Parts: sequence; C-alpha cells; structure tokens
Amino acid sequence: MSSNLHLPSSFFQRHVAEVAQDLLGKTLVFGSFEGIITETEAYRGLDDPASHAFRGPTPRAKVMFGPGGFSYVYLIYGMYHCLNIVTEPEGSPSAVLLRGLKVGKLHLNGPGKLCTYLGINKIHNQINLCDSPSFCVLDKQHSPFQVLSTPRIGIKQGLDKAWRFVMRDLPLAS
DNA sequence: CGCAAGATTATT
DNA sequence: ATAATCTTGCGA
Repeated sequence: MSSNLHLPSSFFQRHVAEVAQDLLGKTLVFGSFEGIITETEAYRGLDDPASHAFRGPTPRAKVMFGPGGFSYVYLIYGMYHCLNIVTEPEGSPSAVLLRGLKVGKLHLNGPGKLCTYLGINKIHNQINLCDSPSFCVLDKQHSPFQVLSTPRIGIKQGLDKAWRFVMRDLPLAS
C-alpha cells in the first residue's frame, strides 16, 4: 500500500536534524486522524547526551538503533506518551520527537497532548510508518511557512544544539 | 532490589 | 514553582 504522497523509507534514512526540519508541514496520518506537523525535535545517540540512545541500545532505546521510518513511543513522567519517528540507517541511533500537530482547527502543542488526543500509546511503538496506510506521513501541499530553530525543550544536556524546529506562518505582506 | 531522574502538563 | 505518577537504567 502506498500513494504518491506516502513518504518512503528513503525520506527517513537521512541525518535526523534534516529529517526533523523537513517533517514540518507534512501530514501525519493516525487512524482516522490527519494533522499538520508544526513542531519537531531531533535526538541523536552517541554524540547527544539528551538522547535516550546515548547510553547504548537499552531495551527502551533499541528501536532508535533500527532503520529509519519506524515509530518510537515511550512514556514520560509516568503519565504522558511521546511519539517519535526513527531516522537514519540501521546502526545510527536517532529519532524525531513530534511536539506539535494541527488537527483541523485544533493546535496540539506539546508531545504529551498530541499523543493523548490521538490515543497513541506503547502498543504503537516500533511500527513501520512506511508500510502502513493508517499510520504514516504524507507529503501534502500547504501554504508556505518559515522554519524557526531553537534549543530543545525540557532537557538539561545538549542545550548547545538548536535541534528544535517550529513552523512559523509567513508574515502577511502589506 | 532500591532509587533518582525524566524529550510533560495543568494548576497554584 | 510544583504536584501528579510510574518507567527506566544504574549501582549495590
């Protein structure tokens, strides 16, 4: 199953920061939901102390060591789920955290809110998004926007990297 | 086995 | 600023 809009595996087999930025404006499909990705963060094992993969392929983080295009869902602070998409080739641990999604008129700002609204939890971990029409990313067209990059949120290490990417609406010409 | 920390959020 | 809430990974 694949449409011409369905992002292929090759899209995700690139450097995580690049994928994170390119994911802005793309459409996330989850069941009957569709939303525009508005905010992302990149995490990269080995050289990134903020990444879950920094300490090696632990049971939780091992999906980050697999090939790009798979989901990585984990529970944070005992009450919120976070949805990531694994990137880069197998053996190069990395993932993009989805922090913002516009679903119709609703703006889900925050990774926990996003998962709560969509109903994403650990049973949705380690799913191949390039092989499922009901859980995937589409490359739809939309109005132009700018990309703002900042340090990542909610971490205490790795603040030197500007790996958070936010969609900014283009200011109206006057 | 115990424990501290955590890629958050809503509330004070 | 802080509570809520529980999984994870580390050290003993």
